[in-house]
Amino acid sequence: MEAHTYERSVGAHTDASSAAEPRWLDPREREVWLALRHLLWGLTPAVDRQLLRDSSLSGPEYSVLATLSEDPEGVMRSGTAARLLGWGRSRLSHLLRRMEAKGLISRACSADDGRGQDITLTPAGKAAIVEAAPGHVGFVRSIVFDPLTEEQQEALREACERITAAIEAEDGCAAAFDADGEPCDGE
Amino acid sequence: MEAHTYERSVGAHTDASSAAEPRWLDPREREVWLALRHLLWGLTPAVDRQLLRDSSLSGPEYSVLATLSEDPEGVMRSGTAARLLGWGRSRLSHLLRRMEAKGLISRACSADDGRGQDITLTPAGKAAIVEAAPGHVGFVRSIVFDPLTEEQQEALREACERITAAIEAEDGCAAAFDADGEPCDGE
DNA sequence: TCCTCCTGATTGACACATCAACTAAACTTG
DNA sequence: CAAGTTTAGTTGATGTGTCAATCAGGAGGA
Repeated sequence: MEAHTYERSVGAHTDASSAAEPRWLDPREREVWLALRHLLWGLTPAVDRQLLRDSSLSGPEYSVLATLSEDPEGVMRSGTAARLLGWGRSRLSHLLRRMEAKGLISRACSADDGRGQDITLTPAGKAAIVEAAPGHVGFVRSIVFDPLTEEQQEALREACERITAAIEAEDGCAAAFDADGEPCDGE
Repeated sequence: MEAHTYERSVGAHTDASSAAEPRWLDPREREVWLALRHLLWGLTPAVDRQLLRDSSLSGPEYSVLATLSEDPEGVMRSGTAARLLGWGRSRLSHLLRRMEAKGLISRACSADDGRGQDITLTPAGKAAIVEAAPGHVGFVRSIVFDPLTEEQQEALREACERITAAIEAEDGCAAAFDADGEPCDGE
C-alpha cells in the first residue's frame, strides 16, 4: 500500500520541490517498513484490549501500577515514575487523577520536597494488578515469545535498540537545531 | 523496570490466585520486551512529530493521504481505505470529517451504492502530501534503515510478521470464544 | 410487497495524549 | 535575605482513538 508515497515521487515534484530528493524506499525496504508499521499499529492496541477485556484495567493504568509495584512499599515520586515510564509529566498527572478517582492509587505531598507528590499503591490497586498480571504476561508470551526462536528474539531486541537509539539521536539533534530547516546528519 | 510484574509474582498470588500461573519472563526475555516496548512507545510519536514539524500534517492524516494517492484518480471508497489502513470505520470517519474541514479531502455519496462514501483527494491534499513525502521518507530512512544492516532489516521484518500473525490468530480466537474465559491455544 | 438481516458509515460519550500556560517550592547568586 | 532561575507538578484546550448505539441503503425470503 501507499506505493507512490514511498517508492516513487508523488506527482510533479521530481526535481523542483522542497527538500533534497531523498532515496525512496525500494520494494524490499517497503516490505520491511510495512511489516514494522503493522506491528506498531497492532501490538499496543492488542495488549490494551486483552487487559481491558480480562481485568478492566487499561494499558496505561497497568503500566503505572506495575511501575509502582516495583517499590517494596508501593510508594514512588511522581517524577520517578514518569522517568521510568518514559512519559511526560503532564500525561502521568492526568492519568493519576483518574486513577486516584478510581481508588487505584493515592497522592500525598512529599515530606522532604514540598513540590513533589508521593504516589502510593492502594490495596485496591495492588489487588487489581495482582489479578491482571498473569493474564497479561501470558498474553505477551503467546504473542511475542512463542512465535519467535531465541535467536529471532535477540535479533528483534538488537533492531529495537538500534532504532530507539537513532530516534534519541535525531531528537537531540532536532532540539539542538531547534526550529531550523534541514536534518543534521548527512541524510 | 516493572521487575516484579514480569519476572515474579506480585505479592501473594503465588499459588492461590486466578488463572493458571503463567511462565514469567526471565531476565533475557524481559530485556527483549522492554526494548520492544520502548520502540512501540517511541517510534510512532517520533514519526508523527517529524511530520507535524516539517509539514503541518499529522501522522494519521499523512497515512490517509498516502493511501488515497495510491489511486490514480485519488478517489477511493471509505471502507476500502479503512481496510487498506487496517483501521476501524469509526476512526476513519472522525478523521475524514476533520480532514474535510481542512480541505484536504472531499466526500460524496457513492453512485452505485447509496451507503458508500467516495473520498477524493483535493488539490490542496495532493499538494500537502507531495510536500511532506520527501521529508517523511528521509526521516524513516534515517531512523529505521540507516542504523540496521540489510540482514538486520530482514530479521526485523520476519519478527514483525510473526508477531502480527500471532496477534491476528489470537484475535480471531478471542472472537470465536467471544466472552469466554480462557485463551484458546495451550498456555 | 413487506419483513428481516447484513453491511457502510456516522454519531456521541468517553478515555487518553500533547501542548502551552501556570503555580509553587527549591536552588543560586548577589 | 531578595531576585531570578530552575524544577515538580497541575491544569485547560484541543486533537485523536475507541466503544456502543444508531441510521440508512441493499439483499434475500415468505
